[in-house]
Amino acid sequence: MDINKKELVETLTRGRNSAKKLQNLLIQKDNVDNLVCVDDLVAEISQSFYGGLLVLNACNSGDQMTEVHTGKTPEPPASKGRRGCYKRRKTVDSRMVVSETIEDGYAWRKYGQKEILNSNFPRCYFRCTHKQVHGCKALKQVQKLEDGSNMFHIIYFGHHTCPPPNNTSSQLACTNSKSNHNFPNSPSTITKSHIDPSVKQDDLTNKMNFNASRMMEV
DNA sequence: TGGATTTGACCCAA
DNA sequence: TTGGGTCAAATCCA
Repeated sequence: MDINKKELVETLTRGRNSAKKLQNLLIQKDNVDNLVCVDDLVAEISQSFYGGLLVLNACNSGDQMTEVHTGKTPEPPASKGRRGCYKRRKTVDSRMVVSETIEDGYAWRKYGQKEILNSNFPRCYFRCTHKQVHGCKALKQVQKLEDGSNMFHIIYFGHHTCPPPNNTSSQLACTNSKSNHNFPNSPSTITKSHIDPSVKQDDLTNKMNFNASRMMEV
């Protein structure tokens, strides 16, 4: 089974690379009429392959989540002199994760959300809640996969310098309520309401068993 | 009232 | 020029 999986991964990888090559070739063409549709299609194929690969990697890991280390070195923090003045963070010291849930036990504070081009789902930006207290520089990007798998593509930047969550059970307990002060390490974590504004805060009880697959759905 | 979220504006890199 | 990442004022909520 492992061999088949490996072959599948290789096949998908070739498909994704081919789609990218085709996309590059199409861009060089002057025929603009069909370029848009074909280009969109190729981009969709490429994204589907990519999502499939991520899911497969998640299965291969034997865990709910999988991590892909980029192996790049950290970058100095951006200067924040005034609003919007920053150095764009590149894929430095990042870990890519695909998971059915966006929760990881840490306390995250949402600081932005953007509509991404050619993507049906917005990308949400989170930083560690303890940034002020512990100077924790951990960042997190969350975006739903577009392959219909109801999984989430999560990218972590940097590492937590704040105390880690106590244990799994406490993670679950505190994960679903931002007002749970019994767990100082995790005063708030990501909930559906972070991404779906239609969810009200008084629905915290439902968050205990909150299914992340419904998140980001409009 | 204080902390968290929303959202439009701003700026940088490609 | 534009998409993406971040800021910060406004707003929400316990």
